[in-house]
Amino acid sequence: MWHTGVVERTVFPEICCPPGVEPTLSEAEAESLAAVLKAVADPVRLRLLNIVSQAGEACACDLPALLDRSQPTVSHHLKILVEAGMLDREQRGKWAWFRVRPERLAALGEALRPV
Amino acid sequence: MWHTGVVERTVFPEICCPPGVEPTLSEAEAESLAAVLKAVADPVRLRLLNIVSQAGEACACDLPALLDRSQPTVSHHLKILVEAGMLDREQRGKWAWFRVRPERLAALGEALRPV
DNA sequence: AGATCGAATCGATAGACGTCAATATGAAAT
DNA sequence: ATTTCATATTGACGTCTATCGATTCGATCT
Repeated sequence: MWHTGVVERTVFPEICCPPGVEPTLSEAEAESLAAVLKAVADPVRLRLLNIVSQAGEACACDLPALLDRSQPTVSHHLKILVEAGMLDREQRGKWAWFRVRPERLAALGEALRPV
Repeated sequence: MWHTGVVERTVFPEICCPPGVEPTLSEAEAESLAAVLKAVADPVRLRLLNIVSQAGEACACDLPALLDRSQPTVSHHLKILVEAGMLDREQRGKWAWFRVRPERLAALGEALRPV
């Protein structure tokens, strides 16, 4: 009798799982990218970026009316965007003016590419 | 005395604010874009996308170990990514396999450009 | 049908988030 | 100095989110 001792598999070996690929995104990188994305992933903050970007610059005084949110709420969202590096703040007299940082916005889009 | 009746301003009129620009991003658009961004704005889900993208496809069975998260937690994140349209799910026998939808990822980057 | 095993759902919990009223801060004008 | 006005901060509240143990669902194999 030939072929003794060889295991007979019923139908198929039910292999799982082939790949074994190394991630290219470290846990720390994922954490920091997620932090920036979270800063942008809010409807009010997206509209904020849109308004400031369209206007070139915007005074904080106009934003509560445009966004239909209270002044503290808008101030809160502005702070988050500034801290995330998406907006620049400049004091002029008693008013605060904001501009978007286009290179940071572009960098966000780029960071998504090789995810 | 020439120039009578003209209002003398102290120094400057303190104008605020010039722009008056119309937003190009509607409230509804901001809402839906934010929803997709929120789906991606999480460190575990970013690594998930990265792993699946690198491997071409991935079996759910491998992911809890790779991510150091429980099976229910990984299942939860996978569901969020599938519902956001970032992952496709395919059942093969008892196993669930996932692939990224590159066009959806690219679209996300694009949506950020004209914000 | 019954057993097995991978994956989804349920239930609970701790922490983060968006919102606003009230108050504090800061800068310019009086 | 005092007043005024724009913005930031604080405190509180309700909602959402990530996580996991326990359970259920579904598909395959015996």
